[in-house]
Amino acid sequence: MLPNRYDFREAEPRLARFWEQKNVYGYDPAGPGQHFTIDTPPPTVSGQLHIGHCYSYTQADVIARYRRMRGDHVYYPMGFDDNGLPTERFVEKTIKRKATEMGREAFIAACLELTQQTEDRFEQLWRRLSLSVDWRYRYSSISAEARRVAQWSFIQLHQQGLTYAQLAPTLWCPECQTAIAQAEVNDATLPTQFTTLAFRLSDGGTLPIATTRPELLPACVAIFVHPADLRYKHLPGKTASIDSGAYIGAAALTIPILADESADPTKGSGAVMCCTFGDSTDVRWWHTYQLPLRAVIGRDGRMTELAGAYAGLPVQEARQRMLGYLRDSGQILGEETIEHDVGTHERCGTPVEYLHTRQWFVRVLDQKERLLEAGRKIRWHPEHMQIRYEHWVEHLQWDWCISRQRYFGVPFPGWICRACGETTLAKLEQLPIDPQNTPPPDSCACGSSDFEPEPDVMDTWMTSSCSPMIIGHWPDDTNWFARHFPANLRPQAHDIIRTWAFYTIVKSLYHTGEIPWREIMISGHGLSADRRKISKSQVHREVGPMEVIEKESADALRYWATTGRTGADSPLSPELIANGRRLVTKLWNASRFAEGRLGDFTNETQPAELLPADRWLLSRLARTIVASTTELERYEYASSRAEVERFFWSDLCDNYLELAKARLYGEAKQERYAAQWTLYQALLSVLKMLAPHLPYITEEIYQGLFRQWDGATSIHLSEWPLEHSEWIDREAENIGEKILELLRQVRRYKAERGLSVGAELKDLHIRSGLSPAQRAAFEMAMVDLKSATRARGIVMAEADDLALHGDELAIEV
RNA sequence: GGGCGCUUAGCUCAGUGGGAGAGCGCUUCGUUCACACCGAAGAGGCCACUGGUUCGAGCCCAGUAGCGCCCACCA
Repeated sequence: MLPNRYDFREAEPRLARFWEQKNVYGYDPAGPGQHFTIDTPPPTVSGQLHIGHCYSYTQADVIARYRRMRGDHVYYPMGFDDNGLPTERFVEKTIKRKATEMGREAFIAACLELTQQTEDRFEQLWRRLSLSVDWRYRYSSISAEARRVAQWSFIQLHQQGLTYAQLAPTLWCPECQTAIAQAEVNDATLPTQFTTLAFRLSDGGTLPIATTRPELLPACVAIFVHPADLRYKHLPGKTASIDSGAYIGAAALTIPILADESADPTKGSGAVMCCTFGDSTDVRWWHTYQLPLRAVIGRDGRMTELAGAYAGLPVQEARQRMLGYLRDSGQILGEETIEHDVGTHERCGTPVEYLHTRQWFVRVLDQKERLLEAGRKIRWHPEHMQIRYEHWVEHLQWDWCISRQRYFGVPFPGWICRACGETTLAKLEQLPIDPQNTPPPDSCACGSSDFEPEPDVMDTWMTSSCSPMIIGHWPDDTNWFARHFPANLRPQAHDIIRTWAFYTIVKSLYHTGEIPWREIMISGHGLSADRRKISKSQVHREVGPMEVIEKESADALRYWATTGRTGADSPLSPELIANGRRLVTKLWNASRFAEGRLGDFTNETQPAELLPADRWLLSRLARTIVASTTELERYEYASSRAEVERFFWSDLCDNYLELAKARLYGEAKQERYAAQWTLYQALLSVLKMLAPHLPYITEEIYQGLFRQWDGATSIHLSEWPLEHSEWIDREAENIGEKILELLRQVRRYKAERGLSVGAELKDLHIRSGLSPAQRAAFEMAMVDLKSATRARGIVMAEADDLALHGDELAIEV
């Protein structure tokens, strides 16, 4: 017996245990038929999971559950991305100690311990939210298996000539003190001092040059003007100088003036400093014109010895001191404050620099066409998200920098020969290894065996971009790999198209020549109620997902998470969560009613004769099943659910149950059975179609009521409703519409008189323009019409026979 | 500067060529034996703006404006 009230606080944890015990989400690799592999996003272990995570992960889970009910063997593993900068910063913050203070080994040990604990908590939340993951396949990007894959990937790429180490200007975060990739740079608009400096020309004239980075003066190696700029046509080939107060033993530095098309006459004064390095144009000029290197900023973001008097100062302070000197020495022509876009490190917000360092790169710039083509072979949902990928690839300017001067990451599996500088790589059998404590397998090709281990670790994306290969057990289990690669689906959010999606496509293409997944479903962000990204919102940082689940139920939270258009952002909405709870309650109550009326139901065969209301509801149901299924096939989970909700709330509850109530309570066995059977089909189908969204309430009702007839261990292993095109019946829908119209008129009549909906009516006269066949159908529906209208008698009146007496009601249909 | 998305009822949003919709909120009514976490009846929109295509446009095309996101060599 279903109890009067559904207590989610008791039921949800109980059902979660039930699923675990029955291994409901267990993946059977040997199962017959179709398999469906989901390349799950491993969440970054860098703090707590928030509501935004629940938003996108629920969306993927709906698809996983749907595929499972369609009969697929769903391989739905879960990973955690638990190395790299974000994790390091998280650990440093939690244990309140800096990696640099602790030493490499102690810090790594602390990372391993804390990430393990955190991941266990993550898993608990995911289970409570009811992600239908098979947890036996949980992986972590710092695990031995993942390190082995990442290192082997690097070695393979290196052998194919797709990686290279290079001493060159690279994007650098002075706060994190590591190289970073182009994808990790975000723009930030900051107020900046925009200063016009007075350079002295050798003929005694003045050359104005505007800059936002006066502290780079000691690194100024050239001045550029546009070759067609009439103001400066005479200058290329000459020199200019300025006294920055920085140089030891010299009053000023003499700088050559060059001409280049990239100098924009409309910006600043039209003449521009080229410093090593202020921006990527500087880097390009430096390459093109073979300019000298004057590195005035060190790895720690402080000025180097080359900055003379400013050595040791942080960039900002050096800038102020420099400006002070320039003002005092009368070398400033103008100053203003402008809003200025600056590239910053996405992890810490620090403005990035370009530092000349040795880094490893993966080639992407010379492979753009292949990468674009791969993107086009993948089906993107929604489609327009593919454009973001295309633009990112088209606009790439740097090869992928994969080395990081950090601690907690996958080490480069190699050793640098001290004699010749070449790198010797490890062998597959050795992996994973840490070259710090393992010697190289052979001596160097040059004959030397004097090595130093590669000092760096890899960008964490170098590992996570292997996720389809990690879950595909590459390279060791070729059988498994063949069956799980490419994956069917990659679900992920739109902010990491340029990183995770892009890098995964790179890896897949380079290693296998194939796309990593056939389809990609891009989710939006769950935003805080103030429409900000939750990770950045103060308001919702305190509202943890577990808190919401305990207060509102996991089903209700999932309801909110799957309400928007695929790919759209949605602010956290108490109203939608409340709607979810209302739906849960309504499902419960409707099912309790059904339980009471299905006492003698047998589910044996379709009744010989269905009444008009039955045929109408079944036709509506069949259309709802088609619509709901079609929407899910195109990954529009929200409109899929909206179809079902509309059918359930309006057609089934508000209308059909009212019509069929008398029969369901009545004695006439055949009529009752027809209604029971219809109700059974409709409610069971509704529950199944809502099961991917609301796994708890639907399971509770299934176990308590429907399992006795439907027979699956769990609703989540039951069969998705069949499309039943034979139920679609236009004529039945027409009759149904007429019946509903009549019902509406009766309801309005009662509402206008303040009568209760259940108030009895004496006689109901219906005047109709019905065909004989429709009239016959109406006659058949009399029992239901009386039930819903509470009319004692219903008369099908002739055209002009509408005289009324007392509370008789005449209605035209 | 470029791209993408959005702009529909007070709020949140669905609606890709023919009837302008849902939920919440609002008004009025109704304790009917599944459900007051309910039901019924209502009020409320020149579908951002301007042109165009079409027999017909919220929907297609061109442009304008505002908002959001992404990207850009950020002197």
